[in-house]
Amino acid sequence: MTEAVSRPTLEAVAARAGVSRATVSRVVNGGDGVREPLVERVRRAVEELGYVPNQAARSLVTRRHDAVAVVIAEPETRVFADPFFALQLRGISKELTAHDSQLVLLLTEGPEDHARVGRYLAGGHVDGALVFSLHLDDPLPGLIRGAGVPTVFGGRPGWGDGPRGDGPTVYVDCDNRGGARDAVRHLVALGRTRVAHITGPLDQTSAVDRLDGFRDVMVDADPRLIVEGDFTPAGGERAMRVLLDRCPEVDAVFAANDLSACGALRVLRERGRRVPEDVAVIGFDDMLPVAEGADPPLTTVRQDIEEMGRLMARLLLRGLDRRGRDEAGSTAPGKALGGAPSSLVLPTTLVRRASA
Amino acid sequence: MTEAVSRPTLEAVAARAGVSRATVSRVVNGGDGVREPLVERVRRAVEELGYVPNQAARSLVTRRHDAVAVVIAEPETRVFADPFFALQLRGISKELTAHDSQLVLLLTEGPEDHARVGRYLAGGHVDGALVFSLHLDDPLPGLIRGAGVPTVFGGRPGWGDGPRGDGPTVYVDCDNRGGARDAVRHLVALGRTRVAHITGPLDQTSAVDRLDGFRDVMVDADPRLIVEGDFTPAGGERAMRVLLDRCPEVDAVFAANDLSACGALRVLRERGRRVPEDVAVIGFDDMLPVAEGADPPLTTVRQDIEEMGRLMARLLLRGLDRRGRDEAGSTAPGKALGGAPSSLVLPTTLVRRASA
DNA sequence: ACCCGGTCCGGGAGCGCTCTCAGGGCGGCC
DNA sequence: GGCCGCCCTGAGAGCGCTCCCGGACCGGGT
Repeated sequence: MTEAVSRPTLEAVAARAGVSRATVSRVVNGGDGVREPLVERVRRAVEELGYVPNQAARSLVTRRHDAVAVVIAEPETRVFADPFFALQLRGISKELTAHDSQLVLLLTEGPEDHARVGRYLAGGHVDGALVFSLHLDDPLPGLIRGAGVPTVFGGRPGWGDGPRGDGPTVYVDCDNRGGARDAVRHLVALGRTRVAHITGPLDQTSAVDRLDGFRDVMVDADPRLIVEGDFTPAGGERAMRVLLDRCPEVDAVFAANDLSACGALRVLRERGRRVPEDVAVIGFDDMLPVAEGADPPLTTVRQDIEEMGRLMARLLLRGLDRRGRDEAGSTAPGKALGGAPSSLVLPTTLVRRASA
Repeated sequence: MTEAVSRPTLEAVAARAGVSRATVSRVVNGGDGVREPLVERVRRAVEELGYVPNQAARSLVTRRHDAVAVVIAEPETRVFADPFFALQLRGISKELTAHDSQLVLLLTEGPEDHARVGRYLAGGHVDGALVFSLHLDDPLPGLIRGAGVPTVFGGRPGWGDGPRGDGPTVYVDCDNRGGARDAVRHLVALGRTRVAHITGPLDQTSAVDRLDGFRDVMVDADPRLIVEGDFTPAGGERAMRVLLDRCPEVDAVFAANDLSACGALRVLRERGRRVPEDVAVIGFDDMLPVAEGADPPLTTVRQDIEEMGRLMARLLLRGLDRRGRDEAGSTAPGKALGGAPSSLVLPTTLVRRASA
């Protein structure tokens, strides 16, 4: 069994290149202030020995880890089973990789895990955190702010945009409200007059924002045309049934996500309503397998999930850089130059397919 | 900006508790061989100061990291966008958490990333690796074996079960072949005689194994009833069209996964075939939103994805333990006792819904 | 010829932890 | 009562790296 041979150290490389440890270190970390021939010699020695720096030793002194935690608070299975996080992770991973940072994934399974995550973050094992927390009453974000770790949130957190504690809350989200407005406007432009809304769970800001967008357009909507769903197909079915019972003449539905739109679609079919002739349907997310695979294919609001992930990572890394520089040198003006990281809201686009 | 106050060290705790560094260390790491009153004092000091061990310092000397890498080779977007990995990750995460290990996620975006992953793994930053590599020709597994890191694969790797290089290849997979057999037998039991198969991409072992299972039952199947798909709904549609054109009297379809089954369903509906009356359809995976949401709901073969993840992690950790013990003490018989980790193949179950 | 500034390299301390080893205390047994 | 041995604790070295600082060396100005 290939016993892990002790890997070469800086010392070994130094010996082989005939220089000091310090010089090798300099070369490995960029090579500033070392003359070319030496750089070359060291590089070769590194190559020949297959030297890889020991991250633990390095962190011990630099207090940097080149790693960020991604925290996904996931009370319900459902949430995680949709491709949302996968895409987000992809975006994050790409950006982190480009900056030689590692991605440490922390999934929480319930309240008992919160303490664990808090401890880990407070333990200073990572340079920063990217946090996905969906529910308004989630204690996790608070814990994390307490840990004093630079953090960027995925999705607008529940407590609003204002500063709280130290520094502003930084998040990346898509324009849920604007996207919803676009969807509803489209339905109106189609000549629909009885436009209903199947919401998401209203303890999540994304659901609330989409509802607000709906209301922005349907300013005096019949309250009976708004039914709370839960982002699942089953919830969409239930809501659609309620809707049809309450108000059989409904001629359009804006569902807060694609999954519930699918449920609605099924009920409509079952009840003999044609889509889009009798009832037009629009979803949200543009989850491809779902939206494209629906019958009929779903008109929906697209958000660029992967891009959101990428931007979260970028924001965090930029903040870390700034922080590093600030500590080191100039006092104030870094802010004016690099710009303090602030939240980002990405635009959405309406994707027209057959359902509306 | 809450400047990260320098966190308390072992030394500080020792001072506060009025003992030596070594004693605190012992307590923190289990407390064996320290008398109760002292343990208590130290515990209190730890609590009061909010001491968290510095993992970097610890790794530096122990050469353990309490972290494992999860490598997901992901040439195609599609693969990652299905909930498969999400569930797997969940299982892995749970198991690792229970053993106080961290999960470092490495996603590869193409060949240029392979070197990076290889370097990282060889760099000894993690104790082991869990690797998902789907394609037969993927060079990544080779690289990883080269890195000399304990590894467990997700899904049977392409090179078969035999030993290769050092030590046997350890993997966790579901019984693709057996599950396929069950599905096809069910169709036969239903009285269907012209049973077709839409395969997955045949450069993946899971697709090959499912095809083998199909053939096990349909020993002399008309080769025209086997069409290659690609695990996507679109691929399923294409395959189904081919099938109907070639052989209109087909009365059952076993699709290699739920997604392609959905595509097939759509084409069947479009061509006016009733499911299951005219054509029975079975999928594979039991991806809930897809299978349950299909019209009609899909009969399919379930595999416990989360459990597979959990078992991968368990296998790896067990291997690490064993390794640690072997190095430390007794020479050989550890193998007989703990049992060398060997591959695991989980059973599947047929879930009957409406489509067959 | 001397000094001064700048550039480049090496020596050495120390990051926070674990682990070995030696020593102190105490009970048991002759 | 004396001695042996065991259990517990503390001292100290050192993991591999970074970074500060001092020394060597070079060139130009006086």
